[in-house]
Formats: sequence, C-alpha cells, structure tokens
Amino acid sequence: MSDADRPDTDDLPPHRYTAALANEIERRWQDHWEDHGTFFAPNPVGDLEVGWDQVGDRPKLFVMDMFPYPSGSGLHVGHPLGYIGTDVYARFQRMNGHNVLHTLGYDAFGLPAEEYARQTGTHPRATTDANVANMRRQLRALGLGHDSRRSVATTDEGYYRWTQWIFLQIFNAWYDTDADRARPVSELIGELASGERPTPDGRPWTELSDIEQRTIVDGHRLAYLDEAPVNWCPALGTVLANEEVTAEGRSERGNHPVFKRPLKQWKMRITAYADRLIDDLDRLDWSDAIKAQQRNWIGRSEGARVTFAAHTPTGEPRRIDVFTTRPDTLFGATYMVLAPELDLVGELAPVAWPEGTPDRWKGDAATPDAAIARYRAIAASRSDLERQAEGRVKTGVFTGAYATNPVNGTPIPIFIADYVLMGYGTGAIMAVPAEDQRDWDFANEFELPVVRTVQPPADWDGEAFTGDGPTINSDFLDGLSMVDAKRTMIEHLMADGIGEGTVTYRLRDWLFSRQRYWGEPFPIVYDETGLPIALPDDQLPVVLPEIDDYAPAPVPEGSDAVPDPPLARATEWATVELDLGDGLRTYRREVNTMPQWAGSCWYHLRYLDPTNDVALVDPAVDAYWMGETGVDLYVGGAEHAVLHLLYARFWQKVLFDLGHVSSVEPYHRLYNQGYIQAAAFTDERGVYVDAEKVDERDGRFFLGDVEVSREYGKMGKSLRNSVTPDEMYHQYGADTLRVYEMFMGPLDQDRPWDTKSISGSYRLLQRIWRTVIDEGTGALHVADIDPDPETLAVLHRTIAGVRADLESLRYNTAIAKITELNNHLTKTHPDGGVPRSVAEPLLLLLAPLAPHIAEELWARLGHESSLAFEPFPVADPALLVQDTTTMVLQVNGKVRDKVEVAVDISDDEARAVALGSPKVAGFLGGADPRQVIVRAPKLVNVVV
RNA sequence: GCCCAGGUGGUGGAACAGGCAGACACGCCGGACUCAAAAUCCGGUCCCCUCGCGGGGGUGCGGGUUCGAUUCCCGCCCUGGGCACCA
Repeated sequence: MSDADRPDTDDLPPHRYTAALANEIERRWQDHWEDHGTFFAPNPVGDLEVGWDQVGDRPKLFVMDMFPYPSGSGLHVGHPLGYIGTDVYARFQRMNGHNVLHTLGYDAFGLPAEEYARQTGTHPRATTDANVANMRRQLRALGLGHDSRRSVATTDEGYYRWTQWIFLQIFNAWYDTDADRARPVSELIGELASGERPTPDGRPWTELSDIEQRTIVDGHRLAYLDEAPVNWCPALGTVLANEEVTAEGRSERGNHPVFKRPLKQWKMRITAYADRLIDDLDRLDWSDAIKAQQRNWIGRSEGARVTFAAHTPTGEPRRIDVFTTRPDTLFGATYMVLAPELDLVGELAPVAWPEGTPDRWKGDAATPDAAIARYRAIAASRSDLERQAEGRVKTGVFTGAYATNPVNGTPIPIFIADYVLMGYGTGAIMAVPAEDQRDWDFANEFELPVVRTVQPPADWDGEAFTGDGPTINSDFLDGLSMVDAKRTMIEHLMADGIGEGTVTYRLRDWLFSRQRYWGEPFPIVYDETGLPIALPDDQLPVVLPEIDDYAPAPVPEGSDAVPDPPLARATEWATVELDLGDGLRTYRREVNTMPQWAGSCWYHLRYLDPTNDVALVDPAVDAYWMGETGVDLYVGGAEHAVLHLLYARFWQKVLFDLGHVSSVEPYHRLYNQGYIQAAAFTDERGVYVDAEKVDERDGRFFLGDVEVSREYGKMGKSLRNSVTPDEMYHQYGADTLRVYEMFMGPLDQDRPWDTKSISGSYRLLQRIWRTVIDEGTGALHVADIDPDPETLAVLHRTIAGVRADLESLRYNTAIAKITELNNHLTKTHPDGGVPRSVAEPLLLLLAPLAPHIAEELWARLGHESSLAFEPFPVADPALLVQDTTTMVLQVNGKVRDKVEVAVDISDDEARAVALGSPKVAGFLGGADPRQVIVRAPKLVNVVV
C-alpha cells in the first residue's frame, strides 16, 4: 500500500511530495497558465493576433488530437493517453522555439450523444453541454496545455453554420474529369449554355426546360440526391454509410441488424476522388498499416468493360455492360449474372420459360416474371447478416433471356443472383466458372458448362484456377500469358467497339443523410418540382429546431415503411416562406440531418480561426498554420482509418480545388496511439464483477472467497473495470498519472492498465523533488557548485537521449533516461547538494512530461516566469565524447572478457589487447586464432 | 481466404545502422532504520548446474546467410486488427 492510500500521517516528512501537495501545486499552476494565457497561440491576423509580434518569426507547429464525443460516462484513464502524448510533444516543441497550436474540441453531434440523451430522458443539447463541461474539468486537471479560445464544439451554431456552408460548396461543385479537380457548377452551366459542353441528348441548352436544366446540373453535383439500395437500420431508425456497417451486417453503433432498402438519400461523390485519395497517400507521413487500409477500402481494380448483346421479348436490342478484371477469360464466359435489383432484368424477361429450361433454373415459378419477383422479394427481406449466415451457397434464378458472347457468338443464359452486387461495377458480370471460384460454385449448383481458358498445372485437382498459365480455347489469345492476353483482348474489344480498359473501385459514394434529430440540418429547401435548392449564405445557419419528441421513429423489422425523420415533426419549421430571388414563395425544408462525420471533417480548420464569421478561415491564417502539408502531428485511434480519415481528406481536397484552403491534405503526420486495456473478471456464470474488488492470491483471482477468471478487454462500464483519471489525480497527482501513462510502453502500442505499477512513477517524482527540496525543512537542496566531470557527462548524454526520444514520441525511454540521471544524482549526492547547473536542466527535461512539478521546482529555484518557453536543453557535443569505453572480447562470438580501452584505440592495438587477455588466451589453448575480427573500440571477436 | 501489426524474464517493456540480450520500472527475496508497521534507503532477481570461481542454455518454431542474428533471408506456428460473394 502506498502512502497515498492512507490519510496523511504526522510522521511523514512535512515537505514530502505527496498527492495532497501535488494536487495543490497542480491547481495553482493550472490557474497560472489560464490566467496568463500561456498556451494561447497567436494568429498572423484577426481576433487571435495578440502576441503575434513576439512569435511571428518562429516556426509553426500544429498538433492535434482526434477530438472526443462528450460521452456521459466521462473519461477513464484510457482516454487521455493520446492527449497526454500530444501535450508532451507540444510542450517540448514550444520549448524548442515553435509557435505551437494545440487545442481540443468536441464532436458533439451524432448517435452517441443522442442515444445517451434518450436513455436519460433529457434533451441532447442539455446532456451534451453537461458532458462537455465535465470533460473539460477532467482534462484541465491533467494539465493539458490547450488554447482554450479555440476549443470548438461541432454543435455550436457558429460552428455548424460553416459545416452547412461547406455542404453548399460541395453541392455547388462538380468534378471536371479533364481538369481532374472540382469546379463550381456555375462554370458547368456556363459551358453547357455556350455549347462548349454538349447536353446529354444534344439539344441546345436554351431549348431545355428549367426542370431539364436543373436535373442535368443536379446529376453533376458532388452532393446529390440518389435513389438506390442503402443500409437501412430499423432499430436506429436511420440509414447508415457502408463504413458504419460491420462485416456481420450490423450497425457499428448498437449492433442492430441492417437491411438493404432503395431510398432517396443524399450522397457525396467521394468516388470522383478515388485516385487522388490513393495517390496522395504517398505524400503523407502515416503508418503503412493505415495507408494499406485506405487503399484496400478504396479498392482500385483495373480491368475492362465488355458489352454483351441481348434483346427484349419483343426483339428490341439491349446492351449489357459488365466489368471484369479478367478480360483474357472472355472465351470462357458461359453465362451472365445480373444483380437482382437491376431494372434491366424486367425488360429482358420473356413471358414464358424458353423450351428446354431445366427445372432447377426456374426457382419453382411458372414464369420468369414470377421467378424474378419471388427472388427479389427474398433478397430484400434478408439482412446482410442472414445472407452471410447462409455461407457461400449460391442462389439465383434464370431470367429466361440469353445474351451473346461478343467474341465467339455463343448464346449464354442470363441469371440473377445476389452474389452480384448492385453497387459494384455495372451490377452485372460475365461468369467464367473455370477461372472464378464463385462462378464455379454457381455453375455447379445450376449445372452450367465450364470452359477452361487458362491451362492449369498438371497436378491441378482444384476447381476454378485463378493463377497464371498459358491461355487455351481462346482463338487469337491461345498461348499468351495472363498479362499479354488481357492486353491483347482489350485491344481487340476497342477495335470492335465492344469494350475498353477501365478501372472500378470498391469505394461507394458516401451516403450523407440520416433520419435522426441530433445533427446538422441541411441548408436545402425544395420547391414544387421536388428538386433541391441551396439556401443562400446569408440564411446560414439553418438552426436545428427545438422539438418535443426527438426520438427516431423505429420501424419494425421486415416492415417496408419509409423512415420519418424527427425533423418532419417540426411542421412549422419544415415549411418555410422565402424570397430566393423570385418573390416570396413556399418551400419544404430538407428534414434529414447530416451524419456524425460531417463536423469532424473540417474541425482542424475551425481551430485555426474559431471566431471568424465572414469566412471559413482567413486565407492568411490558413496559409500560416496549414502551409502546404497540413496538421504537423495528428494523434488518434486506428479505428478511424476508413471513416473520419477518409472523409476529412475528401472534404479537404474539395475545399482545396475550390480555392478555400491551401493544403491538399489535412493531416501530414498521423500517429495512431494504442489502447489501454484492463483486466476484467467474470464469475462462474460469466457475469462481470467489479474489478476493483478482486484480489490476487498465488496467481489466482478471488472476489471474497469466490474464484473468478481473468480476461483482458477495453476499459469500460460494461466490463466493470474502469479506472478514472479523477481517482488517479487524487491518489497520486496528475503529473504522476501523466508520467505513468507515458512510461507504460510505446505510445502506439496497446498496454494493460495496472494501477499498482503507477507507484514507480510516483516514486520517481518524489525522488526528483528530493533532489531539489529538503523534505524535512522545505529548503532548497541544491548547491551553487560545478558538477564533477562524470555527472556532467551523464547529464549531457541524458539531454541528447531525451531530446531524440521526445522528438520521435518515444516517451517511455525518455522517462527511463531521466530516471537514470536522477538515480545517478541520488547515488553521487546522497546528502543533497546537487549542483544547480545539473538540477535546472533536469527540470527542463522533465517539464514536457510532468509540467506542474517542473514549474513548481523551477519557481522555487528562483525563476519568475513559467518554463513553458524556456529553451529545452541542448547537449554539448564535446561532453558526449568519452575518453574510454568498454571493449567486448569474444571467442567464437561468445563474450569472454571486457576491458576498458581508449575510444581512439587502433585496430592493431585492440587486437593486441584481445590476444593479451588471459581469459581469451585460455580459450585459445596456445593455438593461433584462425581469424580475428576487430571493431575497435567496441569489440574484438577471436575465431578459433 | 486476402492485407496489416506483433510474439523478448513472474509483469510492462529496452536494445534506433548485424556487435555485451533483458536498460528503466512493477513485483518478489534479503538487509538497514523502527517497539512494530508504513514510508525511505541499500543489495539481489532470465533459466539450469555450482558453496563459490566458473560453465551451459536462452529473444514463438525450423532452416539459412555471417566471425557474430532479438535484428537480415526462406518456410511454418500463434496472437491482435482490418477486409471479405467487390467480378
């Protein structure tokens, strides 16, 4: 038990660094920093310009955390890990002369806040405000050096006004594939009107009706309405983006089943940026793991589009375009499969089954139409989860129609099957069972022919062969390798006008509307045509209306009811009289809200210029802080690899294309911190028990007398293993908590929390305190003397090491080096009297990690101002050079002796020293060594 | 199945360019101080043999390169994360 666990006792030295003293010091310094605006970072212009003349010539550094949801349960000790990490870095670089911008805002819209509000029966605004206040209190107590003036919440009207403004920029933009960038739709309209760009059907622009013109433009916008199968979650009463649905086909929030439903929804054309989102990863300092995740998510596939000819029952020609990555196998395409939802399916199906149709193709239906209708109904009724649960057994039905293989003229049957997805490629495939396992499985189920077009190896006993081999049964491709066959086939398709090389992406456009209350309203209204109209900037923000019942309308599972967004119930708000340039008219407001991710896409920009109400961000401010590379260090969890991080990159690029920001990427250096995990304990029923009450005895765990079993998981309420920072400040102080969290291991690694181990960090700070202060009297304990040469050398080695470690975020080893220095001082100066010229740099080294105790001791040493801007110590290179070093003597690679030698010993001398060692000689046994490897002055290896 | 990350003492971890494996800390053992305990300080602590000196083994497993491998290469195993009917 540490002394912190018990009440202060009289027999402790009166000036010991106890938790109580630490708390007093910490409160005092937190007040000091706040009163002095210590962490206010000046902007070059605007409201936050104060102090610019003092720091404007310094290099800038923008350090950011992924901002939190203001959750109702407050923080546990796992949450601040990254925040402490960035704070250490920010403080370190501030001492190195940077103008450092570091703050923390709140991602306060979205499902978590709304769910919490529903559970507690209070309005999300009230719970959000209370939760933000509680988290600010908890984070302040950690001593985080944030610029409080820049701490925005996405729910502030002054914030979401600009979220809405950005939406309008995206709405009012289209992607010019020739210029490979977004441009304003006004320029598109200009090109259409001038004839420079043809209209879809070739008629002059001026001859088109207003609705026709608007429909064409709307079809180009980067934010657009689309009716398509989407992820519909009845339990949450909203649609979800692909990124919010788990592999099991459930909602990421709440784990509810998700179904496909065709619904008219807002989407963002992120697919237009697919290539740039991949290519620009190369310029980012991110881990390969996250880059790989983004590349995989975008899923670029090169292949070919191939046109197959088909016809309707009345003989009208229809083309079926497919995407394939294997155009080389076209001669092996023995049937086609269309996604069940494809409209074309209904046009192709004949009234009756063709003669000779096998029964198993008919799906027990009397006619193709009946078979198709039944199959579509079954597909729609199954959640993704159910589809998955049925494994890879292929289902489908024949449409009754045939297409023609364009390279050999063979008629091939057209099926529908749910293994072909509506949203990928063209929603239709050519099936090549010999070279695709899924097609093989389907062909097997339906007894369809298999034609091999790649020669498998002689010992091939498998089914589909997807490897490389000589092409066979393919006329002009025979004998070619896969690569050559692909290229040759694409050339052939282009020459015949029946296809071309093309690229397809796994990435889908971003589903951007939600049927929830607690989100940003869209700045969009509809007129009687039902087409969307952007509100002018001067009408922003569109304020989220107060309503009594903000709960979503849950729809029973399996029901086809259309979701009814809560804002539709704000009837007075949802209908509005406006003059948008042609007199006062009545409009309907968009009643969906934006998704959780909208606010987090651009908060780095609002941090820069939080009070600006005439622009998103002042260009001079943006240019200064974002430069061309963006945020200098961005720390957060890896779980946002394909959500927030992809969306934010997309918005940044749109804003860049439209000239609103200077950086093409938001986050230059990304660092993914690990998670703090904690032991959790279950009783024999598998129920979690309060981890704090569990005792360990002989490696077994007991709750009272009952044995419980241990597991590890994320810290949290559900596992009953939370430890809060509040408990830790009170028992040890915030500096101890900071040092411990940074000492537990590398920042990017998961680590198990162990409250017992925190005492090591507590003792370290107590020992450093004792280095400076006499515990008995409270008097200074340092001496104005010169350090001995060894201490001086240790100091400078420590400075060099700590500096390098902090620079690369290796805080655990930085703390180890500071510990070694202090241990050295304790050992060499057991009765105090450490030279001031050593104690002072020691405190500066400690300052980024444990700022309160460092400030306090710095002040007690007689300094009048905060050390926040004190230059971080620099090692004297002359003192890093040692005169002598330990040379290792090996025999056959095993260490046999060590000798102290001069660092500049020559190879010949080193060799002589080694061979002169009695221990080495003993192993030689009088024989001559076969070989002597000399790496003076570190090592000599004698090979016998 | 595919793509990442990782596997080192009782525990967290260190060894940054191929050269002393286990820094620093927790825990544990022993000692000093104390009536006693806590706190503090000192010493020990990878495993095995040995009273000691000393010796042998050891970084998930099996090979390889090298005078020398935790580090590089090949093949496996295990753990964690991501993706997954994406044509």
